Amino acid sequence: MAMDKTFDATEAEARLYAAWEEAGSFAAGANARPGADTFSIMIPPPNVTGSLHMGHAFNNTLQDILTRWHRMRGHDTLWQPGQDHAGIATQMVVERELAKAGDESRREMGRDRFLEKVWEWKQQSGGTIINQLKRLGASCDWSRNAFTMSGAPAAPAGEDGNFHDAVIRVFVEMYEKGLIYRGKRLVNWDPHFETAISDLEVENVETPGQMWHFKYPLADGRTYTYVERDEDGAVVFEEERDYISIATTRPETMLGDGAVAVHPSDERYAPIVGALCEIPVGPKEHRRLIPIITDEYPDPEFGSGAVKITGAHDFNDYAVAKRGDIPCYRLMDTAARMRADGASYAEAAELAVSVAKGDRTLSETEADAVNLVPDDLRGLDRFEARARVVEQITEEGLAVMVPPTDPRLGTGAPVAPEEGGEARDEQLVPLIESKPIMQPFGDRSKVVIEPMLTDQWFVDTTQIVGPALDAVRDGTVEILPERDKKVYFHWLENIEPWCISRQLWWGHQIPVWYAPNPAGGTDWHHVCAPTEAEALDKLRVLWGDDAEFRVTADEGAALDLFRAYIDNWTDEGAIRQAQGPKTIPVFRDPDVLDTWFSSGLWPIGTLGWPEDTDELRRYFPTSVLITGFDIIFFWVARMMMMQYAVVGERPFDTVYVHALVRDEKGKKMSKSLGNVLDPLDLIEEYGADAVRFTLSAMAAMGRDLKLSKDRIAGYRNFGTKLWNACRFAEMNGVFEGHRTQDRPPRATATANQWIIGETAKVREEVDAALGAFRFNDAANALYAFTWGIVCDWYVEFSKPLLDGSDDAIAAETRATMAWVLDRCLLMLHPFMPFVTEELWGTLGTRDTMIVHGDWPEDRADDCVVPAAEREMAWVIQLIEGVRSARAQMRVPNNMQVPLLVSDLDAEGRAAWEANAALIRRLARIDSLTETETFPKGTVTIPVGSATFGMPLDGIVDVAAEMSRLEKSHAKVEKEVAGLDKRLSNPKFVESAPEDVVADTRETLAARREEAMTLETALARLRELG
RNA sequence: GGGUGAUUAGCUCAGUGGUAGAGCGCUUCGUUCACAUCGAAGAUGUCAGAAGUUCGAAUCUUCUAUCACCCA
Repeated sequence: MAMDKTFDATEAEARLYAAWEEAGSFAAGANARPGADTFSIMIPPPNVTGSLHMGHAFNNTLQDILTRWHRMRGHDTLWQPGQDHAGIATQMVVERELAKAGDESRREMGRDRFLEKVWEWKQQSGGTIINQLKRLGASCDWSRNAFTMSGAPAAPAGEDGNFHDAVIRVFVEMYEKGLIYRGKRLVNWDPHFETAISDLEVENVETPGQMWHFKYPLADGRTYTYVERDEDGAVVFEEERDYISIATTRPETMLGDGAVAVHPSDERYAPIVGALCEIPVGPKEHRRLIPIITDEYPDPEFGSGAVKITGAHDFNDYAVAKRGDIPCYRLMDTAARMRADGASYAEAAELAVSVAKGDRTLSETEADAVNLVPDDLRGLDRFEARARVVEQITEEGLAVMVPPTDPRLGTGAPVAPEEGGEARDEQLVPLIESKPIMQPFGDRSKVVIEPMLTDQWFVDTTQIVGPALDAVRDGTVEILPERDKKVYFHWLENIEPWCISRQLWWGHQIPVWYAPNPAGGTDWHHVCAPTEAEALDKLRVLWGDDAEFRVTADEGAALDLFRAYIDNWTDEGAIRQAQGPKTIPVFRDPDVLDTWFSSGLWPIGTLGWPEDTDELRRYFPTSVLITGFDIIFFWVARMMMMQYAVVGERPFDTVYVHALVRDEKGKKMSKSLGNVLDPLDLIEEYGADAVRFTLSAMAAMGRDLKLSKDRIAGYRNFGTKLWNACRFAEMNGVFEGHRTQDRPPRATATANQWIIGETAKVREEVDAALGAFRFNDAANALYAFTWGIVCDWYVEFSKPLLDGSDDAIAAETRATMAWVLDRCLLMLHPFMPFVTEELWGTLGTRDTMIVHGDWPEDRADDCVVPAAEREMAWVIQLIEGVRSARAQMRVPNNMQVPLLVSDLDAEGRAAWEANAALIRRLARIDSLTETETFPKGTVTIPVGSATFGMPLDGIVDVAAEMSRLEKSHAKVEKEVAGLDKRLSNPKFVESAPEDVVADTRETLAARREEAMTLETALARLRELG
């Protein structure tokens, strides 16, 4: 049956993938030889809400190439797939679905029912990306598909697994080792989702903003002389001031200021350091006073050089506040509205002032309880509050005023009279600079992130960072490319505590239970345990065996229960003496763990830890992690820390960090730009093989790749080329009765010997490239070999051999071609799994599918025949010379021409004789005649020491031939001159390596010979001309 | 502001010290029996600029310019 002219990817891909799955081809250990090395690779788990984008396609193509390559080599291979539960994203998706369906909201239905809905959604839609990865050809062991929420308490049937237990166990163990603690720290707070989020989930975007300048009056009517000096110390400005000037982009946070800071070296403010100043907002009678302090943080060059310090709402300020022991006053609630809780502003302000004056101190909790939002601003949205604050300050005359022509006012400012503007009254306006500011946005919610002081759980990363750093420093773990090590080190060397709690419902609930403290006090006592029963046991130790606990839904319910019989629960005596049944309320921490905390356990969790499974012993530590640069610290570094902290072992040997896929203009693909290329669309249009090959051919280490459809089409054509080479072979009976051969056939024909050697050479090249993660080198080597050598030359060479009269040679050529094409298919399989599998199955008799084919091990040393290599190089040079001359002399394509030759040496003669048939066919030569002298109108073609000539008298244009030869001659002469110059430099001969010198000499000799031939030819033409 | 990287053919990019390559595009020619998703031939470069190290620099060093990304 004749093959089609092209490969029908659409039809074949699903069929072939199904066949692989049916046969269990991707199962862990499939195709492994006894005692083989193991190779394991963990998929970076895509979000369960995710769908395949170009980054996934790239990342997984690379993983699949390595996986298929190792599997074919007979290694015990595992590619472990799975998804992570993506707390915030999934919760968002499900909430949106509920809203769309007109269902109750999350809060209305409550935690348990909402989680049921999430699981329902997961079971219905959570497999999207799996099917998309299959479209790409990913050869994961899907039977082992993992999920970071598997085995969670509410998980429905079919969602069992070890992950929940693993996560909880790690939390408890780390807690018990003192690696996890609860504390109040500044975190990125998403006011829309009302949860802490990680740095990764924050996008800093430059947005047009404004900077207001306000006066903070000095307390008690104090004044000082404000002096500005130029570089030489000369006074350029001097005035008496009763205030300090502050610039801010967020006036609403002034309400929570704890101090004003200036740089210790800033002489302008030296006279007032230590003094108190007034926050110029809030009711006049309760103005708060705050101290002026020094800190290294303020930049004297920026703004006025003085910075207001709002520890509870800014990361830099928080650090200053910590250093200077400045209280942090939280101003907003979880939705970023101005707080409306607690005592009146009058009381709060009074308290704050006594703190500022040093009359009393506040604990963190006490400070947090103080609500310094003036009564009229309470409950307002933060942006509304901003407007009101600005308005109030300006009304009071405490905004810094400037002439309307001040350049800082921006483009809207009128032109000064001296610059051609109209003269006007000396009316001053508030200084409001318009300038771009970097603002943090939630990547999911798109609202402005608020730094917020909240109670959270933290991993004390400084305690576990050591081994993670050492492993990369000493080479136990390799990070490629080299430069990404710097990113890794930089982040880990400056590591911050890791906030692992999230105020979400979808996730692993923190295994901590709270109960009143029998010793009294305002804070709950907490215990950490894997289960509620064990937590209660621990509480029983504290409360006595007879204590009766009741686990309540939340903190509120616990308080209600407790207050029902104890008025003052912070008083130890009251607790101890309580009458009646001692029902102790207990509630579980409502928060869940950061998704990254569970993904941090991915390498061991997917292999069944904490059980001591066979897979864990076989595949851990894993071989390679392939991931994007954007999560080096968020995921790679955390896996390193956690694997060492939990099992004391590296998670992987090598981390290969790949770059970003961009659009053809180099822009990051983003939905808002509309430049997204959907890999599934591309697979539809060009086939998965073309998409994969494009990505691998462009995967130069550490470089972003700009993807264009033209490029993909080019590689689709490559698949067609391969297909048609096989089609040609098939039509010539090459695969009739063919069985896969391990060893190359014994070849006598030079062309056959040559191609066998070339095949072995490319095999070594591909293995070396893949071993070094140089995917582009491997792909390009295979492309150049398959198209440029096999199709362009070998297939052409084979034609006269197959058609010839020598049956033995024809048979040998068929065997060689079958072997070579098999090699192409095998080596291309990791890159283009579908078309190679299809061809493999179509041609010849096979013991296994190519997915389990034996990866070639041919060695160039065994296969290359140097004489054949030289001979074919000579043949190719001759053919190209003739073709080039013909084209330039405009010899009609279908015209057979005679060929003359002089100075043919023995080797050349042998080469001609052995390959006459194919030279004649490919160069369209009808005869070869040896001669001493070329007749008039002969075109000259130098090949080695011989000079070939095409007598084209009457056809040839002498002038054209002259210019053709002159051009070649000039080029050769230029080369000769360069080489000669080099060789005549004694220092070159002394210092360059021997082989380089020898090579140079050889090249020079050859070029000289060629130049002479050309000179002779030119001289002859001149005589005739 | 700090860090990292880039700048090579018209475009997109390879190229870790030995005198520059690929794909696409472009020009010319070609439907004969694998393939027009093809074949043959061809043109195109001060390797961003300057200085240095070296027998020799696209490659190493320094500076400059421009761009990109990450972090503040």
